[in-house]
Amino acid sequence: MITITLPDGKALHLDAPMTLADIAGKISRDLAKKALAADVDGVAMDLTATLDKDAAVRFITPDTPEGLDIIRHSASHILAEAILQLFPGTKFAYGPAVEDGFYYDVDAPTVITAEDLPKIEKAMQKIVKANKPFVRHELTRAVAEAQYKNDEYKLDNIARAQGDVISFYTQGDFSDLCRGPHVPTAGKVGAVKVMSLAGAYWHGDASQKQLTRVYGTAFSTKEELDAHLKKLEEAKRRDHRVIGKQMDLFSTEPDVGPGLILWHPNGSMIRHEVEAFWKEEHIKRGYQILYTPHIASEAIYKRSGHLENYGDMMYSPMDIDGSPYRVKPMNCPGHILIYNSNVHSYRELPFRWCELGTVYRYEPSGTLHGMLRVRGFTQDDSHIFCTPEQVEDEINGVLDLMEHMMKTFGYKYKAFLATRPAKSIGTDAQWETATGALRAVLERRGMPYEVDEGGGVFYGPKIDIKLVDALGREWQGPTTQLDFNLPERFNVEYVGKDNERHKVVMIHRTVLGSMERFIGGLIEHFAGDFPLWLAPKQVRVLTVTDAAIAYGREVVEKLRRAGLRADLDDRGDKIGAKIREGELARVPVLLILGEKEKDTGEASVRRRLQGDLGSRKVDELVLELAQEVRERRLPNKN
RNA sequence: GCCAACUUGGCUCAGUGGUAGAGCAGUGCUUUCGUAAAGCACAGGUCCCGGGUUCGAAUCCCGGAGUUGGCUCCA
Repeated sequence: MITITLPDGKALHLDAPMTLADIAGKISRDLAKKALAADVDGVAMDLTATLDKDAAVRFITPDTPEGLDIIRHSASHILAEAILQLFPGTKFAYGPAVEDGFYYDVDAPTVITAEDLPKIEKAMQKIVKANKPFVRHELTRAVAEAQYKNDEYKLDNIARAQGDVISFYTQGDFSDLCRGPHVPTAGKVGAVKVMSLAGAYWHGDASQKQLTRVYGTAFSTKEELDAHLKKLEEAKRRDHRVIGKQMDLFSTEPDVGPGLILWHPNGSMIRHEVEAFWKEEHIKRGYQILYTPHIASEAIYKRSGHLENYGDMMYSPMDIDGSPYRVKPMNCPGHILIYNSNVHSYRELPFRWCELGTVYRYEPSGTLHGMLRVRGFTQDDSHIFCTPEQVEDEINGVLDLMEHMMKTFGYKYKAFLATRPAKSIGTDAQWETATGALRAVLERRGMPYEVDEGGGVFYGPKIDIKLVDALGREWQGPTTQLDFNLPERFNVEYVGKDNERHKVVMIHRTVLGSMERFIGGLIEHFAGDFPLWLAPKQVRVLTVTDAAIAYGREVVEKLRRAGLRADLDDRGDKIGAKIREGELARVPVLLILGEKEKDTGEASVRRRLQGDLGSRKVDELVLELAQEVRERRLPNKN
């Protein structure tokens, strides 16, 4: 509810959003215009546009997501005006509001560089300050086409617009084809910031011309903008690449090659714990663990169709005794050959076979990103071979396992049901039953999901889980896919009750995605403060003076015997310095030992994110910590 | 792969044409101290690589590699 005091002193109460029709019943149109003209806090947007005609007037406040979008979309027009001032002759392709701001794709006569960004930002601020109105006008298609005959982008946009009348918005010297709505005047865009430059293809098509994309963000107030920038700063501190260096978790080395992760001892320990948990949980759920070779004769990838369909992402063949071999890009063919090494009865199914399978794929150099997008990665892969009747239960089991994993790690995720793509194999009936089965399970479990229309793989539909990184970017993580292709190509069959051979249904799935991406995400999720069971170093024992060293060794020994990863800091530094180092290394438990503790068999406990917790009997503490690890407890606070 | 930027000791970063710098980390010595940095000293660099311009290049130009932000594509 917004209350506006009108120029005549009356109060006008508005619910947002609201249409002209709504107002019409309450006040005169003339009065409405006055209300809108009055610069009342909370009054929104697109006023000039709609009062000229009889379309709906919408009152949208800046503190709603819709209002923020309008502010940002208007800011993109202001960005365009600023660029036009500084780079006359620039053509403008497309400039929408996005998640955290807005951008404009431009085709400038000279290259826009990072050094230009502050200038552009200044120009934008000037435009905002000038507070000129956004004015809507309409042209017929023919007039619009004539007016923009030299601008291929606008012509294209006009061609894509619907109807015979095309709306334009003008503020200052800049006019742009646009559906609106916009803020009434540029001043309503309170605070703008030009963020960065990037390349982007026209229509997102790599074969089209590459445009310059200028990113910015806008908020209705400077305070909100500052808060947003601060959040970005904090996100940078969570970046797994930054923490990975601080905690000495992993690296890539140019001499090894880009996108190939070297797991340092600390990172390897985290991975070891994740893998141990993963194996334990799989065995509990009736899975069997497989190992298959890292290279294989090319013949298998011809048969699987990978060479044909994924040839671009496979590494070049190597010659072994005159035959071409390939590094494996997928684990499935190996698993299938294991299946096919025997005749199987329906009585044996389902087989739940899993492998922590390392695969290598050629990912374009520009797409590599820390541990989240790499060229060699270990999938927590599994292939379930089952009968059609078993599909739903098996999918359900997979989702159950996946949810259990995510819960254990305290991870939030988003589920997507990806349906049949344009290029695909299989019959309509096959796709319908398969997609239906996936949907049914999602609904049976009450899992929220979005539909990714046409996002399936050519061989079947899938359920994708996306992990979110510190900056809110989504990364494809766990996936469950039905496959109509490989059972055909490899003749993967079982003998049914009827003594006839039937094709198995094959489910590909991961519940973490890959070790690299999952652990990279985990680093950001915990900001390096891992739960005790995952922490590479769990306990560090710090001596106050040399007199406590012998006792310290004893305590470390006790911790280690209880299975805890403990070490001793017995250097001659002051205790404050040792604590500082332990905290910076993000060791979850620091035990401080001095004369006092030595005599009583205690330790002064300091826990990460909690601080000094006072003294405890060492024997009790060791049991408690071991228990916390066994339960894979999440930290209290995160 | 495409567009743009960046690359200086282990790390974070100064240094814009005239003999390579700081802090932290490391090593040695001193210090034995109670909850986030003790002191002194020492050591450490093909300024990413290759070519060019120049009397002279970390610095300017060209090519390559790697990284970063996006695009396209993907676990």
